[in-house]
Amino acid sequence: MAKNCDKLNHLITDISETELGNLAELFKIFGDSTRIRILYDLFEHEKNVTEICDDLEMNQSAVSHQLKILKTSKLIQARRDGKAMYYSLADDHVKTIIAMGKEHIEE
Amino acid sequence: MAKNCDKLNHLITDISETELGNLAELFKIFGDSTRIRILYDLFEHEKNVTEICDDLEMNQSAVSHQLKILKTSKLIQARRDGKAMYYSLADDHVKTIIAMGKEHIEE
DNA sequence: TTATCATATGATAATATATTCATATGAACG
DNA sequence: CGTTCATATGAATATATTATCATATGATAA
Repeated sequence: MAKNCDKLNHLITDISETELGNLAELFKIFGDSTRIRILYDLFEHEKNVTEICDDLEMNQSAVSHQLKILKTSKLIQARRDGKAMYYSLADDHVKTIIAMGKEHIEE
Repeated sequence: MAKNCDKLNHLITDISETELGNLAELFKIFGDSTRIRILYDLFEHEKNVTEICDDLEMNQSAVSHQLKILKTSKLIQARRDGKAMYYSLADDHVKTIIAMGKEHIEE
């Protein structure tokens, strides 16, 4: 178990119905293999759409649709460079949330 | 950010395609408001099906269907006491995963 | 300004998912 | 045993989601 995270329990004292709904929405984003593969693909550094498509071996439209969902959820951010759009993780929470999930699975 | 969890990044060095798929499946479970409400309902202590239905104001069948999914995913465990089935969280990861999500949302 | 490359988007079809309803199982108790 | 209470389950419906296809937008360079 995460020794470093023992103190997390104090964070969960009170969660409203609304917050639970928002949490469900957040986790739903991670709950699709295409999206989580995109997020993981961006772990090291930003990438443009073509690179992501190549990495995932998926067609551009499907990837763009999922990129939009990830961006709307503020899990990634976009930057234009000429014709290309570069996407990167919006913050470290993406990594920590995925790490928590990985820890759970591995036990 | 979670100061206590800075060291988590080392956990995410390498994630296989299979693991990413398993992660997506795990997060999908949290990505439904009924299921996350059930999990949160069990934060303090175990409860039987009737209690959960009352708390969520949902009909018994819908709750039982979701309980089954949560149990299959090993996020909760069941114990029989007479006619009643008591459900409880399977481990602390449920709480930490939800706490991570909450932290993300709050910023 | 037209052609081309990169990405986004709308509509559709295919698939998955949640809830409801009806019913089955299973335990306790007279 | 038969009845009642608690829970589980199967089928059907309703809804949501994803990938695909066709096309639009937007940027660049000839």
